[in-house]
Amino acid sequence: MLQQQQQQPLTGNGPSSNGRGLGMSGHPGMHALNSVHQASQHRSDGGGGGGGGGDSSGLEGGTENGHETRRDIGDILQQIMTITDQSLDEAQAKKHALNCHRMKPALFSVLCEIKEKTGLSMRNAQEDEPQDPQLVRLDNMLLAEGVAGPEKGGGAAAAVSAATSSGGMSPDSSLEHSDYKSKLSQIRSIYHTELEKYEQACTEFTTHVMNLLREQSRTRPVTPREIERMVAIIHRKFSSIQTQLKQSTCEAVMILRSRFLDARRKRRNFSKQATEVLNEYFYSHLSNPYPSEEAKEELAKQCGITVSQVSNWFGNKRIRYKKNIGKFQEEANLYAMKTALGARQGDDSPHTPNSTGSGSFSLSGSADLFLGVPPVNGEQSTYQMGMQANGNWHGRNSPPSGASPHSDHSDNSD
DNA sequence: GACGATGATTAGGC
DNA sequence: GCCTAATCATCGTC
Repeated sequence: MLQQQQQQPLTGNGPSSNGRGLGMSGHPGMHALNSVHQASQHRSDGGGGGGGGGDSSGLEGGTENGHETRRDIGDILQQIMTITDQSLDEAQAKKHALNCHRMKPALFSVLCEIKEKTGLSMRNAQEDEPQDPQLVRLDNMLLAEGVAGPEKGGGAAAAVSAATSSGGMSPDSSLEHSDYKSKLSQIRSIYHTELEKYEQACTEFTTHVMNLLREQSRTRPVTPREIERMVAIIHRKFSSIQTQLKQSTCEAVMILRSRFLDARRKRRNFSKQATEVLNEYFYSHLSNPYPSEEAKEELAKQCGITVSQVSNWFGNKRIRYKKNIGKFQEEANLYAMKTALGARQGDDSPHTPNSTGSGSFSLSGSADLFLGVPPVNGEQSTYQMGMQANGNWHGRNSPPSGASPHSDHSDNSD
């Protein structure tokens, strides 16, 4: 591509040996060339002339006639066009002569102008493209994940907090957090190293090309705008490579994240003590096992789990209890006796949630527990189990949100 | 590995 | 937003 452009000014107008250089009068640029001639005349008049080779002697007169002028320009163009057909030494000498020609700057600027008008203007419209939306998305994601931008643990912290707030995080999963963070840090490190490499390579290559173009600008028209355009092309190419890097990084982060979230999904049984606390509350409020928000918080605190885990537990417990009351009978008895014993001793069980300060709930009354004591004959009464015959819990056809356990006790009295 | 227990998730109802 | 019910997925025991 570069080569093509390098050759374009010399060969683009047709074979240099067929004399078409003179035929350029039909070319739109010839009007410009004529004006150049006039400009050069102006300059030579003011500059005192002289210094020109024999070729330019005819121009000294300046105002004599346009015919001679045209022939002079034609000669120069002819020389330029045939320069490639000559031997290296000849061409070198001719090049030097042309470079020293007093019309060279004017001719050069006109060639630049022609090139600008014919070539670049057509391409510019296509090149002004907006920023790639995909790249924007990737950038945003990398920023959100804490891979790009300043390192402050954003992504990792976000993922961890998201996981924690959803209620699945146990204290011993901190190992997973650090693992996640260290892996994310690795990804970040690799990403930045590669990005730096790309940027360095891009800068080096851009500098190289710019130097090359500047060098060539002595022998062919290379406008600053063309150099800019070339730099933009290089940047676009490198940008596409960077996009690939960003895409790969995003994929790596997504995989890491999904693994982390999968790990979070892993079920861990609650501690024995936690289950005891939850069961005690459940069986002591068997007529209305719907802990209020405060009660849930208190239970969560005591069990070392989250409120949503408490909710899940009670949800599961209610369903499973209702589905198979017989199976839970023994468990109910156990907790009934346990709590009844504690109540009789007037002493709070170590596992019993108390109501100190928060006023959340109390197990001082064991009325519900006795509802759970099975009949001697082994049959069970849904009423006794705290449930109505229709399968709903006693006094709770439609569970109100935020029902207080305290109100349970008023229900229990019946 | 089979199986029951159990915590988490999801859909649908209110 | 909380609930039930069904289901999934894992744990623990045999």
